Amino acid sequence: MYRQLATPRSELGQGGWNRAVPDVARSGQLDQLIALEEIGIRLHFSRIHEIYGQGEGCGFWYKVVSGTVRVCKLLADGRRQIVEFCFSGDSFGLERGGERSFSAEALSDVILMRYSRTATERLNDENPAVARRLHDMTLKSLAAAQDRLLLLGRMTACERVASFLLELSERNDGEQRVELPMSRCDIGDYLGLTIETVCRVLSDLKRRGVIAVHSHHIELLDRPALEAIAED
Amino acid sequence: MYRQLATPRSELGQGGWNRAVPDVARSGQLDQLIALEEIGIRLHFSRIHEIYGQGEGCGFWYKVVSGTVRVCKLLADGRRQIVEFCFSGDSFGLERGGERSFSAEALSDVILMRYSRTATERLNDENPAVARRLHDMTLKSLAAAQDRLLLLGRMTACERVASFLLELSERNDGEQRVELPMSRCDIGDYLGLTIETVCRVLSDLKRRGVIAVHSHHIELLDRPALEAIAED
DNA sequence: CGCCAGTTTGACCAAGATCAACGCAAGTGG
DNA sequence: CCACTTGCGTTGATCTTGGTCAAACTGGCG
Repeated sequence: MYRQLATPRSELGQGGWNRAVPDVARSGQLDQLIALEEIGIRLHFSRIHEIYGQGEGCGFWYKVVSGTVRVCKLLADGRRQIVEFCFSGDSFGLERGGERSFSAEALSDVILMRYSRTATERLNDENPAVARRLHDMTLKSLAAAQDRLLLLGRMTACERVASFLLELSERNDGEQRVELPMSRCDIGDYLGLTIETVCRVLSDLKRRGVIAVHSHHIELLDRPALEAIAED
Repeated sequence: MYRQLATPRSELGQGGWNRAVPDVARSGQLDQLIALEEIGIRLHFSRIHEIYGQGEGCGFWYKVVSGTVRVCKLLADGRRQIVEFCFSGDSFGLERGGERSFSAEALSDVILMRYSRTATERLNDENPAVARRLHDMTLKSLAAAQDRLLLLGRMTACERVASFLLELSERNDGEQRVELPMSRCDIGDYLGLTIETVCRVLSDLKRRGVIAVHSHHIELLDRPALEAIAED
C-alpha cells in the first residue's frame, strides 16, 4: 500500500516545502519542532492510496510535508463528506478513542511525517511547549471545522464555491492563481454539493468575469466580487 | 447582563448535576479537577442572555454546571448556524487567537464555571495531567464538529432530525424521553433546516409511530426505526 | 377569557439534485 | 499514426426536497 522511506529523522525545512508552509517556519520554536521530529518518521504515499481507513486503530497522527491529502467520512450507501483537505504544513489524524472515524487518502503523491500517539503523549507530559503547540493545532482544526458548519448548514451553492476558492487562495498567501489538486467530485464532497452544481457555479462565475477556469487551476480575476459573494 | 455569584471555589459535584454529566465524575481524576476548580469562578446567566458575543476577546472558557447553552455564528443577513448545544458537563468557548468567532447564549437559566485562559495556560505548563485533559476535551469537540459536517453536508432532513433525537437521547444515558430545552427554530439552526421542515419531519415521524411529540419533550417509541432512519 | 409567542399545517416555489447526453484530453493498442 | 477507450468535466432537461409565504392552531399566562 505504501513505501516507507528510511528516514527516521525528518528533513523538515530542508526541501519539498512550497509557499503554503511558512507558519511552521515562522513560529521559530525550533526546540519543540526538533523534539517532535525525533519521534517522527517520513513516509511516502502515491496518488489515491489510502493512508488510513475508517475503523482502523489510531495510534498515529501525520503532518503533510508535500502534496495534498483528503480526510473523509463515508455513509453505507456511498454518500461521502470530505472533512478537510490537508496541504503541506497541515496536520491530520489526531483522534481520541481507539478507532478512526474517518479515512485519509493521498490526493497526489504525498510526503508525510508520521508521529506515534503514545510517543507524542509522553513528549506532551515532559515538554509543555510541545503540548501547547499540539493543543493549538487541534484548536485550529476545531475552528476550521466549526466555520464549515456555517458553510454547509446555511450558505448557498454559489457562496460555498466562492468561499472555497478564497480559502484556497488564502492558504497560498493570497495568490491570484489557485491550484486545484482535487477533482470536481472532491470539491462537491467537500462543499456538500454535487459535481454538476460545482461545475455550473464555476461556469456562472466565469461568465460573470469573476474567475477564469482551467481544469486544474483557477484565476481569481475579481477578488472583491468573490468576497462579496462569499459574504465576509 | 449577568449576575456573578460570589463563589470562587466551585461546588462541582455538590448539586445541580443532572444525569448527563457522569463523564466528569466518572474520570475520577480529582486532582486535576481540583487544580482547575481553583482558577474557576461560578457564574449565573438567565434565559436568552448572551454569555459572550462574536468579536469579543476570548480570555475565558466555560463549563456548564446546569442548564443549556447554544454556541452560534451569524451571517450579516441574519442567517444563523448553531455550532453546538452545551449541556451540563460540556465545555465551550476555548478558542485560539484574540477574537471570538462565535457567540454563546443561555438557552435556559444556566450555571457555569468560568476559567481564565491565561491561568489555564499556566496550569497546563505546570501540570501535564491538566493539559492532557484539556486537549482531550478539545479533541472531543473536534470529533463532534466533524461528525456534524457529514450531517449538514450529506444527510436528508429526516436523517438529520432522527440523528439529532438520538444524539440528545445518548447524551442523557439513552433515556427514551428526550427533553428539548431549545425552540424548534434553534433545532432548525442546528440542523441546517427551517423551522417548518423540522416541524414537518417531527409530525411525519409521529404519524409513523416512531416518536411521540410534546412541545418540550419527545418520546422515542421505536428506537430501532429511528436508528434505521439515521443510518448508523 | 383573550393575548401572544411559538408551533403546526398547507399551498406554492426554487435551488439544487438527478438523469442523460456530449466534449475533451490522455492513454492504449493495432 | 490514428481509431478507440476511458475518465473527467460541462451542459441541458426535468424532478424533488426543502424553502417561502401565509394562515390556523395551541398552550401558558396575565
